[in-house]
Amino acid sequence: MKDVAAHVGTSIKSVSRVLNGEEGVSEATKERILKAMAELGFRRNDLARGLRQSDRTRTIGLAIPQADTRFHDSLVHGIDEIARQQGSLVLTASSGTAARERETLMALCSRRVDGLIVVPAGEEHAFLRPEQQAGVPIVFVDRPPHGIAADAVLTDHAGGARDATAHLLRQGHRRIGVIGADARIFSVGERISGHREALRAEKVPYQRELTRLGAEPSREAMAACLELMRLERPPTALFTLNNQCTIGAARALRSLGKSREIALVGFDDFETADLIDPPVTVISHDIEEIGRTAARLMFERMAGHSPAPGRTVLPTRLVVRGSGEIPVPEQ
Amino acid sequence: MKDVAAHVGTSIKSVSRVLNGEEGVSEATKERILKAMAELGFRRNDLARGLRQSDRTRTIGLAIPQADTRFHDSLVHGIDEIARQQGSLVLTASSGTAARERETLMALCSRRVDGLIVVPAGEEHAFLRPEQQAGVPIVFVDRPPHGIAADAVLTDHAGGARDATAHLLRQGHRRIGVIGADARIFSVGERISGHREALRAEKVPYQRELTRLGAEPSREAMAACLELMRLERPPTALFTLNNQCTIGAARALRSLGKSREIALVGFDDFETADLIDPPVTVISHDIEEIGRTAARLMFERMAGHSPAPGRTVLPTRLVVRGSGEIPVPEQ
DNA sequence: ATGAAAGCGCTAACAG
DNA sequence: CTGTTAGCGCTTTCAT
Repeated sequence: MKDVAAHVGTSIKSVSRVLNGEEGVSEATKERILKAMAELGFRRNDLARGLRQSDRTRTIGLAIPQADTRFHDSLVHGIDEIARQQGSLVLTASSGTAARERETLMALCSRRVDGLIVVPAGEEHAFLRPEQQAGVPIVFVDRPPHGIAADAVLTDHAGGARDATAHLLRQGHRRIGVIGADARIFSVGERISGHREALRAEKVPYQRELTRLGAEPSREAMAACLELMRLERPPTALFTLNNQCTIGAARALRSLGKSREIALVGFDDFETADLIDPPVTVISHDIEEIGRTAARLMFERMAGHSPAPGRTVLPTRLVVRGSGEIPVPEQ
Repeated sequence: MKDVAAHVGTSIKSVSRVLNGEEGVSEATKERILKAMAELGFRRNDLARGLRQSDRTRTIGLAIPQADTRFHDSLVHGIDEIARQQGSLVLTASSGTAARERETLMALCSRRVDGLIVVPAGEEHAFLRPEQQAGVPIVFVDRPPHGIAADAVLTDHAGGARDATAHLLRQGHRRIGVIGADARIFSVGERISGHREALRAEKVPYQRELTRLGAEPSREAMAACLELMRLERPPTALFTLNNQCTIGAARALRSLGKSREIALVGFDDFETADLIDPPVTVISHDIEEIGRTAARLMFERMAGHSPAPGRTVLPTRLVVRGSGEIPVPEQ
C-alpha cells in the first residue's frame, strides 16, 4: 500500500480510502490510485486489516470430521449461502478424528475467525470456552456440545428413527435388525432411543441380539449384516442408522441374494438410493437447511443477539422407495 | 500476550519464547508462563504472527467448485495428509461458479495463504499472476490453468476414455452413445478426444448424433439419455463422461427397463456403483493421490525448488463390474 | 537468561 | 478533500 501511495505520489491513507470505498477522494486521484494498484498487482493484506480492526476478519471457520461426504457438501453449501450474504468467507478445515479436532479448532481460532461452526468429532469442547468468552460465537451442528454452553442445530434423530421403525412395524415386521455406528455418538444414541420408543408404542419387545453397533465404515456394517442374517431367527427387516451402514447392509443383502426379501429402511438419504435394487426407503433430512440455520444463528450472535444458547431441532421425512415396503415373508 | 507477561511479571518476549519453544527461558519462569496462559485462556493471534513473519501463515488455501462430492472429499483428504506433515493447515473455500471463483481466490490470497491449490471453475486465471510473482506457489488440479504458467496435476482423461471406449468396442458395440457436461471443460474435451481416438483405432466411424453434451446435473444427463434411446437407431452402449452423467444415465435406463440391455461405462467411480443393477463398470482414478501430488509440488516450491511449471498426469484404471460387459443384442 | 525497541501492513482518530 | 500519527499483537534484532 505504501508502494502504491509512493507510485501515485499520494498518502497511504488515500489508498486505504479507495480500497474501502470511503468518501473523501477526488475522482482524479482515485483513478490514478486504481491504476497504480492494477499495475503493481497490489493486494491488500487482510492479516494486517484483521489485526487492526480488532475482530473483523470477515471469515468464519467450519470444522468438519472427514466422514459423511454428502453431509459435508450440503452443509458447506448451506452455510456458504448465508455467509456470502453477510460478506464473509467460509473456510473449512477437516477436524479428522477426535484427537486432531482440538488442534484444528485452535488453529482456526488462532487465525481469528469471526465465528465457528463445529461438527463435533470429539467428546469434549470445554477448551473452546476462552474463545467463546472472547466473543467468538460458536454453533455446533448435528451433535450437541459437551463442556460448553453453545447453540446447537440438530436433526430430530429420535423422531426419524421412530418413523422408520413405525413404518416397518406397520408392515407387520416384528424382528427388526439395527445396524449402526458407536452408540456413544449422540446421533446414534438418539436414533436407538427413537427406535425403542416406537417398539414400545406397539408393545413389540426390543431384542438386543438384533442390534449391531460399532459398525462404522460400510465394510463393517456389511459384516454385521451378514452376521445378523446368520442368526437362527434372523430379522425380517433392517433399520440402518446412517448411510454408510445402509450401503453396507445393502451390499450384504445383495451378496446373499436377499435384497428383495428383507425390508430395509436407512437413516440419511444418498444420491443413488433410488438406483439400488430395490430402491432404498430412507429417513431424509435437509442438510443444507441445517447449514443455513447454523450460519444464521452465528451471524445473529455476531450482530449482538445473545439469548441463552439453545437447540434447534430440524425435522426428518420418510422417503418411501421400495426397500422399506417389503412384507414379512409367509411362514 | 501482554496480559500474560503482566500476570507473570515478565517481559512479553519471554512469553513469546515459551510459545515458540525457543531457548533462553528458565524452567521456573517457563512454568509460570504456561500456567498463566492456561488461566487467562491465552491464544496466540496468528494474524499478528503472520504479519510479522512476512510470509509464513502455515496455511494453504484450497479452492474447489461445489460439484463432484466424491472428488471434493478425497482430494481434501490427500492434500491434508501432506500438509499436516508440513505443519500447515488446509483451509478450503468453495469457489462456486466461474463468476465467484475470482473473488474467492483473491479472498484466500488476501488472507496470505502460503500456497494455493486450485480446482479451476473459470476459464481465466491471469489475475493470479501477481500472487505467484509474490512467491505464492499455485498448483492447479484436474484442469490446466489458463493465462498463467503453473503446475498442474491432471488425470489421464484421454487415456481413460480410450480404455472405456476400447472396452465397449471389444464387446462388439459399434453404436456408442456419449453423455457428458460442457465440452469446453478441459476434462470433458480430453475425454471426448480419447473416445474418438479409440474409435479411429478400430476404424469405427464417430457418429455425432450419438453424443450429447452440456448435460451437467444428473437430471439433464437422464434427459439426454432418454433422448438417445428414442433415436431411430439408438446406441447399444453408453459412455458417460462423469459420475453425475453416469447416475443420470443409469436412472434413465432403469426407467425404460433397459438397464440390462444397454451397456454402460462411466468415467469416475462412485461409492454405490457396485450396488446398482447391474453394477456399473467405471474408469476410476486415485483422487487422494492427485491431492497428495499437488500438495507435494506446492511444498517443494515453497521450499525453494523452482523448475519450469509442468504437468503431472496420473493414470486411470478400468473397473469391471457388469454394466460395461453387456453384449450387443442379436438383431 | 531476559528485556527494550522497532516494525510487519493496515485502519481509526484526528488534524489540516 | 487529504495527510499524520498511533497502535493492533506479534517476532526480530540487539542490548543487557
